[in-house]
Amino acid sequence: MIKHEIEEMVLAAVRRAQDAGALPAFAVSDAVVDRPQRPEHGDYASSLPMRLARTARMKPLEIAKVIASQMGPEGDGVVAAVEVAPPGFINVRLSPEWLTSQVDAIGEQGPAFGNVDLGRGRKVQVEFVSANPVGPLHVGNGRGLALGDTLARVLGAAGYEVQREYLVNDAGTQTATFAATLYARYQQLFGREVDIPEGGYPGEYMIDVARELKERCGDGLLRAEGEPYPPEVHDLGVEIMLGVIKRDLSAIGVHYDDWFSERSLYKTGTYDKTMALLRERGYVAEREGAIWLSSSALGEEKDNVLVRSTGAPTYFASDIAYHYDKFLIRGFDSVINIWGADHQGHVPRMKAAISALGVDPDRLTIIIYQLVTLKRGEELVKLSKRAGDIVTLREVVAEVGADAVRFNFVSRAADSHMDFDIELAKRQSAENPVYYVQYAHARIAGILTQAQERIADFSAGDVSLLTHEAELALIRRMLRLPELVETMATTLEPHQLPYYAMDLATAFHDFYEKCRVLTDDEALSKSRLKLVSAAKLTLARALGLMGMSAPERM
RNA sequence: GCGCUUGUAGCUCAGUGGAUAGAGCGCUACCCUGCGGAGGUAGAGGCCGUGGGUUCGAGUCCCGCCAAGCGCGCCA
Repeated sequence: MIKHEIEEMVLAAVRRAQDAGALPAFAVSDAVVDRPQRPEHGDYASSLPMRLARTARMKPLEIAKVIASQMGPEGDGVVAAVEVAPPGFINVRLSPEWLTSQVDAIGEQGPAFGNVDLGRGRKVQVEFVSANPVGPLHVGNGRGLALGDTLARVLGAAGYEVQREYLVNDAGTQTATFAATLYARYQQLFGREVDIPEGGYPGEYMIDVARELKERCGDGLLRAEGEPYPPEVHDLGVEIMLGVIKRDLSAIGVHYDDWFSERSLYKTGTYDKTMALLRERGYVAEREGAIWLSSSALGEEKDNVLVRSTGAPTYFASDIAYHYDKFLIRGFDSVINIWGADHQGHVPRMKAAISALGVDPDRLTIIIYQLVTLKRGEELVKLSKRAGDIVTLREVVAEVGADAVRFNFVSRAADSHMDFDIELAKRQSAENPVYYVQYAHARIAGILTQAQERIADFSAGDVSLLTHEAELALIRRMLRLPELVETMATTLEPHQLPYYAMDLATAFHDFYEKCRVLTDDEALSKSRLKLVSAAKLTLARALGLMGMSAPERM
């Protein structure tokens, strides 16, 4: 990657300067290279001299001059100029020849352009959303979906072996309440006068689930009035609900590699093994009739209950067993859990539990995203399955479109407290920036289709004919993609991707206005066809990393 | 009360300690005999919540204050 090459050049220049006695001897590990905001400052800039000023006891500008003098263009054809600017920047400008040669390089990489080898095949799991199977996905889940799926795609591009997982909470009290509600609705379908249980799920969708249950089983699940529901109500209900969730997921284009049943932890003995390990390592204590994890021995404020005095394990115990499975059975090198901010309190004790298992807690990363505040115009919409007022993800996707929903959610940093105005989203669906990016892709597709009639084969196009400033600007923009993938995979923050896609589309539209691709000049046409093909690839890749379509026509 | 997160343009939000703080939407004025106008050009609009501190340099780091969201269960 060119950025790393520049960094190496700066560091090598520092070492040469030190060998020559022009700089005092000290270790430098970071060249502090970034992309300047203004084009007149070059393609890359290092602010290292300012950082060295104190230790070197020299003026930053002097240091910059010394370093720059050691890294002048050496005929490698990559760097056109190295300039020094006050108060102590080293600005590096890439040569047009090298830039244009990258058009061919991108073309050769094809759909793999943008990939980097940061992960080296390490196994990483991304678990996200994992909403309890007690209702359809709501709009808020969309944020976790967009974040998790995009992150998984980015990590894949960064060379990790990625698995997307959905944990199905089918063992807790929530699905039990769900089943009780479902049984009430089911009985109502047979004319029985039964109330929705206290704390149940009054949403209308439960009637649909009950109808499906009736279709499948007829009256076979009815028990005498007042008797508890048979276990099939729970299991079939969860199954039906999962079907609904999978339908919602496919509407927004998210596919999981694995659906992990919480209940399986108890069937396969993983839960027992986990408790045995915790006991063996001395982190389990019994008191007040319950079994506790000695979290306070691991720096936590207090201990946490693993098994209630009733004998039933807590969600926390389940979750520890679940992570035992992830790390000690399935052997993921690292695990990323994406949780809503309402789970933030759970983070420290989960980390402590990982330590208690003897697993390095750094192998577990928990990303907390702030909850979405839903609005209809000025009016706040309260999301609550219990209250029955839910705005489903599915209905918003149907109104606004999956690509626009994804683009909107991905572009927000996980920490931002975002407002999602349903009215605004609907109104802006036609003016969404996503179409700006897709339009650029479709425009190129149009040009390529038209070119086929005249210039079927442009593989011999000479990229050195690309000398217009707009052409070079477009190439520069394309070259940022691998850098961005690397950054996103390191910080685990994919929200820059939509902004990059916008910038890339802008660079293309600007080129399109200033340079005509298909002209009487066949040689130039061929080289520009190469350029727009590369731009099309890059746009498609950026869109693809966000799980969005790259349409040939719109 | 304690903890986590946030406060940047009218709205929704970007902004890896660096050079003159940006985008989309909205608003104003322009640009179609041209490969797709879902496009382009120009403009208005900012004490970056607030008060201190660290630094050669702070929207960015630290502390106080104000405000908002979330969390502090033998719920999940």
